[in-house]
Amino acid sequence: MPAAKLLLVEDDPALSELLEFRFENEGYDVRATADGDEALILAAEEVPDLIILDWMIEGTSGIEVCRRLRRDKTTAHVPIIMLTARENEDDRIRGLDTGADDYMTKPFSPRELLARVAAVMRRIRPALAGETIEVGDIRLDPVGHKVDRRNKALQLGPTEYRLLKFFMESPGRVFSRNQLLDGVWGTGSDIELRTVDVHIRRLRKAIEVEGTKDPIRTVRSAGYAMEAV
Amino acid sequence: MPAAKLLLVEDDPALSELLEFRFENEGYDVRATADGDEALILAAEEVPDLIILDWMIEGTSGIEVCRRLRRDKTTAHVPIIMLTARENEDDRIRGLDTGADDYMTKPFSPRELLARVAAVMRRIRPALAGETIEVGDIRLDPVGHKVDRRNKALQLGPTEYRLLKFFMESPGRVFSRNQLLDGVWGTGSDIELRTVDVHIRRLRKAIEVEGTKDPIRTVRSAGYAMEAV
DNA sequence: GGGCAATGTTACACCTTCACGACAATCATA
DNA sequence: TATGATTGTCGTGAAGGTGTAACATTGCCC
Repeated sequence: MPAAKLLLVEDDPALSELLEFRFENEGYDVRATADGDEALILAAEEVPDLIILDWMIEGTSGIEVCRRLRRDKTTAHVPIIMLTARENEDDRIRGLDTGADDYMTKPFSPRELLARVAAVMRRIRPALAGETIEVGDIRLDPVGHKVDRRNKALQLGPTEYRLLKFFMESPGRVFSRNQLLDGVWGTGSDIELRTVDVHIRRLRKAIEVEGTKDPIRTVRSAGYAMEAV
Repeated sequence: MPAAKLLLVEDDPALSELLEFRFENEGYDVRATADGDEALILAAEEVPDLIILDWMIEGTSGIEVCRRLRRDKTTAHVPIIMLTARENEDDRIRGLDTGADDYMTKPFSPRELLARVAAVMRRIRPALAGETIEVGDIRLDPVGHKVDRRNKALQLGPTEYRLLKFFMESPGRVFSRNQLLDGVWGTGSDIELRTVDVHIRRLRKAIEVEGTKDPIRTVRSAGYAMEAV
């Protein structure tokens, strides 16, 4: 099960360890580093779902890390929560200017940080927050890996499940085959474009229930989308 | 039910007594002391489930107590809520850096402290020590380390027991093999992923009772989950 | 309707994942 | 120390999932 990936950039070992523990306890997949340059490398290696970034860190400064993350296309969209020391208002202003989504001033309660992270997750990708998604008459429970339609349990293979989940996270949106390959199979997968068609077909068959319509729309020469039926 | 154990470290006798009363009233098992060194001894004697720690106490200072608790392996994981005087922001910074989980500034309402303690308890121990858990027809008594199904006592090995308990604390939830290793074997255990399969099989066999269905669901390429059958 | 490109469908060989049995090492206990 | 229970690892085979090509069908533009 793909847990939400967090990148924690904090150079106080005690705080870093505490937060890492708390977040892992909540089911997040956490990577931590104290160094700005290493943070950029980690973010490039495996794009996280959210970044928690301390402003005062060794190596490249927080503000610079933030700027570079925003410049790189693969990480430009990743939400950033920054941690600023005390009431340094200048930092906050520059931080938000640079592209941070939210900030917390030290000292903060870990509980509050957890809450904000959860809020961001719900906003960005509901499934990552463990919430069941509903599109039309189809319901997907990411925690239990279960899908049902009209209260009838569906049986999906792993790829079919991932594909359906990907669609349900952005209902109505059209995805090209390349976008689907990136999102479902992972960036850098070396797979024939047409293979997507086959999995679409398999998914369609798997979510077929007596008396329902096919929720997957083919958009000719563009890709596929899922509609609320 | 064997109550959750609280350690209260507070040197204002009036406040200490008030809190002790309130918490005992809520069913907690409270130990109180006004002295930092004694707190460390008490914590070592019997590891509490949560520590409420005033920052300004006699003997060893709050910050030092916190640090030592975190250093000792047996108490490193115990959540700490610290009580600080309103004005002293530096303390809060150092406190959270040192490893406290949460803080409350004096004066605070006892009701709010109770709420936070309850929240921490729910997070740390979903099946609070003593509460027998029931999932479907399986009943687990954590005090007596006993498990039965349809009133028939089951015989489990230690690992099978921990694994079952882990599942029963979050019924329906799918866990990856890595999550199971972390949760059941402990973080940093150096064990083959596939070993989990074997223990799943042993657990399945151990909880097999004539005329019942297997409550453990295999989720291909994701992990395992336990269902209420 | 003809021609063309895009998509639907099927079949199949290949690969991954999991259940199961066996076994040696370790631990607990008498 | 001896005995039995427990534990971690490996190999094997079966079940199921995956990617690809080949062929059928559909939609579109003229």
